[in-house]
Amino acid sequence: MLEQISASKSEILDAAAHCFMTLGADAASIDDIAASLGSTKGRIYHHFPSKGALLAAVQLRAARFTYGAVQEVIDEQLAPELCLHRMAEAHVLEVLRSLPYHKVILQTFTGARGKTPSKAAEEGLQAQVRAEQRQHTELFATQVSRGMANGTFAPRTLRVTVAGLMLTLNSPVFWYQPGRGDEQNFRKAVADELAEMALASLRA
Amino acid sequence: MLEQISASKSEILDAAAHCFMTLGADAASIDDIAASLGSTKGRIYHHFPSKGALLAAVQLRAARFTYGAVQEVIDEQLAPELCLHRMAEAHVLEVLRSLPYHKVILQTFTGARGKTPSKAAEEGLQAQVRAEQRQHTELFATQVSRGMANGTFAPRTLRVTVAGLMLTLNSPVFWYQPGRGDEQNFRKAVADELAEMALASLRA
DNA sequence: CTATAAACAGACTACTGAGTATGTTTTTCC
DNA sequence: GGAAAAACATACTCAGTAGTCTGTTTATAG
Repeated sequence: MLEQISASKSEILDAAAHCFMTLGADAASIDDIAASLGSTKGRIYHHFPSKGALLAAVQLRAARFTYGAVQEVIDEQLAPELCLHRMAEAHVLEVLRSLPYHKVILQTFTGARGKTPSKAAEEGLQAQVRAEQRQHTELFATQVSRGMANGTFAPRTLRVTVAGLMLTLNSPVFWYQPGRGDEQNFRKAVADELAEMALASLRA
Repeated sequence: MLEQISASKSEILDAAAHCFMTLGADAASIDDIAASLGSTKGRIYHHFPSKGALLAAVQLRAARFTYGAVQEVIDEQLAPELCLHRMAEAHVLEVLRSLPYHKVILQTFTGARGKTPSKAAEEGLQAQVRAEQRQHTELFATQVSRGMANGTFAPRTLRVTVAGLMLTLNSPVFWYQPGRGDEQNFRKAVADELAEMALASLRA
């Protein structure tokens, strides 16, 4: 489960995420990633069997980043509204921290199944990625569901509501660009505003 | 401005949007699009100078679809809240109607600038696409701004708020799949729920 | 110190897909 | 009906890239 990742492998994943982000997951070649590491293809293909597997590994890491961050702050004792607020803030902050990874998620979340019959092994990886993503949104869905039954949230279609909620929390992926001064405070402010918006969209 | 589009050209755009949606904008080849038309490359390259230009044309049409639909229902006399609700509903309905086009927008809205120095002519098209998209979101930004000054909406960072708003309204792009019975009613219901959520996320 | 395996580098192959150049058909217009 | 142009089809070129194969270095263990 824990998938011990070597330092070199982790470094490759970072570089891959960065290249996928800047060039696009399709346009970025293995050579590009290798070059950004000061290495060659050999290194990458020694650790990953194919480009698809590398991409899946990046996506998997992205899902686990947010899942871990959110799962840490969950407190079932709290009212759904308060619990969700903490979860939302944690999610946004994590997205801002590991931005490249989540930009990759976006690029491959468009429902565009590639035309290559996908070696079956890769199909399995993609399934695992989707499973862990689903597991993550389920954390939110549970609280939203509680809040609806509770009466604090407006009664709406759960799937539609949660989808909209997650989209709002992931919105920085579209516009956020690091490198402006006062990073830490700005991130806090954004996380707070988005959490507020997300919560407000649910209230009855 | 109106860009008179011939019937054949329009047919190509539809097929391109559909292929880009199902296969991904990068993975879909010109031959794929031609095949889905029962034609060959020749037809496409007769109407469009390059794949980039074709892609840009699809994106441009997507922007104009929503812009036209939203602009029609705007009534400056109305209170910002009511006006925005109408706009939101119109936007969602139009997205559901011309879904393939908007899925393409998504795939290319990830901030992934391709590495090709982009023939300058294409750079211009991309700029125009961004301009018309901006023009469209500006319609919403205006009303949100009015509502904030008004006091009916919570005072927040305008850019962050509007970005989140548009994301919510575009969320069906991620999960909606046509072909279920009772299409018309289902669309109305989705549009209504999303408009409600979007408005609720703004209120003070 | 040596053997063995892991961690790479570098050159090569095979294929895909964008773009072109030219030929062929259909329409348009006088 | 005939010329000119538009609307395609077909066959080709050529650059880029995923994946492979073999060699070379570096760690690791005995």
